[in-house]
Amino acid sequence: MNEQELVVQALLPVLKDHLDAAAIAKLIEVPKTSDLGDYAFPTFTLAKIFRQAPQQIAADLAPKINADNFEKVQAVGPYINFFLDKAQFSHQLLQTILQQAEHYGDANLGQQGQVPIDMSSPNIAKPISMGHLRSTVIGNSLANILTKVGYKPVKINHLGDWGTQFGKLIVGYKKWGSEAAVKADPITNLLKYYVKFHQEDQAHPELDDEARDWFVKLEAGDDEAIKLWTWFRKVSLQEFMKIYDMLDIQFDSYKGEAFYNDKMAEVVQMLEDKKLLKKSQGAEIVDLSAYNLNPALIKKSDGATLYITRDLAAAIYRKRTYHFVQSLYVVGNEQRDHFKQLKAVLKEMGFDWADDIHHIPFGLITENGKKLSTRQGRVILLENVLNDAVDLAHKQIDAKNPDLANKDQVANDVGIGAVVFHDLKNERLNNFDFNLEDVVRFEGETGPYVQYTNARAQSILRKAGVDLKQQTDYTLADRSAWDVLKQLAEFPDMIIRASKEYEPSVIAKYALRLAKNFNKYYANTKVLVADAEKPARLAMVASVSQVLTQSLALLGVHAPKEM
RNA sequence: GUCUCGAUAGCUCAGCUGGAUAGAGCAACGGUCUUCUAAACCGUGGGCCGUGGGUUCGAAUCCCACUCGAGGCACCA
Repeated sequence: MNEQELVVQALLPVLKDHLDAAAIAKLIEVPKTSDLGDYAFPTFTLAKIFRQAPQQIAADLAPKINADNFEKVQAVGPYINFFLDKAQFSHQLLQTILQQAEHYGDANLGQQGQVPIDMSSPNIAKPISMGHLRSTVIGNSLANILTKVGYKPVKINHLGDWGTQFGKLIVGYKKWGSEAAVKADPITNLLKYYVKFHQEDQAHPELDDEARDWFVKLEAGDDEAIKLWTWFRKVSLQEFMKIYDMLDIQFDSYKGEAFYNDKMAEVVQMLEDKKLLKKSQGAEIVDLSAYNLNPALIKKSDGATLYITRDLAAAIYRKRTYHFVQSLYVVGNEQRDHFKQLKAVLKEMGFDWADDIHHIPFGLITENGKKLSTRQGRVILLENVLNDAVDLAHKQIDAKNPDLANKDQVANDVGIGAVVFHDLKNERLNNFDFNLEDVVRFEGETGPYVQYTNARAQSILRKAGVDLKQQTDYTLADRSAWDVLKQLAEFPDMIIRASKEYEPSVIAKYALRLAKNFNKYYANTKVLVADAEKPARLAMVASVSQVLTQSLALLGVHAPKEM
């Protein structure tokens, strides 16, 4: 029986004439601070029935409640506060966590259903920016969280490896580039050509015609065009892999836009068969006015297909391939309408699984309040940010723990952990203005703070020299440990909530709160003192480390044992 | 113009399904390393929760209007 149920059962006998168990459960709340108890029952709603002041009702009812299962039951103002039995609670909780270890908090909401996650998806020949980082780390964390609750995620890197920009790129390369330069530093130089193209085409509009011609050649399978495209794609992907390795993120599929080139004709045919296509201003559209949306542009007036056509093909391909129970797209909030359109067209096509498609939007990263633009060369390169963070972590280690073993590994874990955690700690939809100092901060509400807390816990366990598995009694009635214990018990609920809201920040916030409570605890309480509760204290330290490590892992952040 | 998202301390943000004095971190100031790593802990100051209405016993939280900011609004993705 969970703790809240105990409270309901205690209240039921004195309230059964007025409220049933479900109604009582709905009213129960958790007080802000634990000196007001662990659960509280507000008496406001009873005021009308009893025609008495809520304070009076609370004072009258409290003594009538059977408090056997509690430390105490007490009326405070208009509330009846319940205090849990700390000894019993701590014993059960710590035993559970130590037994279940990394499986503590597992759930089976997903029943092994597959969930493709469209994430990261950088564009070939362009650098991975801070914006891609968001999609990448949010997608990766959601994959971890969904796995924890019983789904089978499929991480798909839907590479931007097709489109008119390749025409521009080929023109730029042929005019200003060289094989040697691309080989030496592929992305930097390819980006240079692309940016230069957009500068030059202001004054020389004929460049746009050349670019269009090259893209037409590419689509037609022209040897030179294909050769260049294949080469650009290969060297770009190699560069991307460096970053994914740094982040320790792996994908299950790299099927990008080009993969769907030969799958769009079928989609167009299906739309025609279902009589959904209409001519409008020379283009083929699906009218979505019934959904209060702009029409979906399936074919341009020149006959070429568009973004949404490709995404329709991809959605259908994923349904056929993975038989998904949900299909997620971790893509910026500015594409909200696009995904509404995508779902609407699929609905019109008669696919009821359109409802299982979820756009997971996230806020924009700006610099000085302005949107970044690759075309203008205004980008924040993720690789630089990660390298800066790792360098800074190195300096910290040299200053604070110069004798540490595995310095390089720890510097990586900490530096990259800081960047990833910073991205995940706030609600997805918040915009954030990029500020390097903020991103690589190691103090306060940061990833390294959580990592450090865990390292300290590990340090205590190393020095304890006790085998926790030999132990049977985990009773810890110490008041100062109470907030930590209660919070450890919340972990499973946090995972469920994060999975339902597709919100990694729930886990990040939880980890910060747990770290803070634990820091406070061990700053004031000596763990390694030989007394009756020492084994239980160590069990709690081990549990905290277990849960912090798990939380960080769900976010895709490593937890070094020393730092 | 229209739709979406947002507005809480100097800055960055929490505040779960409305409930007990609105909380953190950073920044500022002041304490704590012969004792489990000071990437930590403790303390001080700082807020008509954008504005105006409404619903409710009770609103930062729900509803309406307005102001301001960001983003989207068919032949880019």
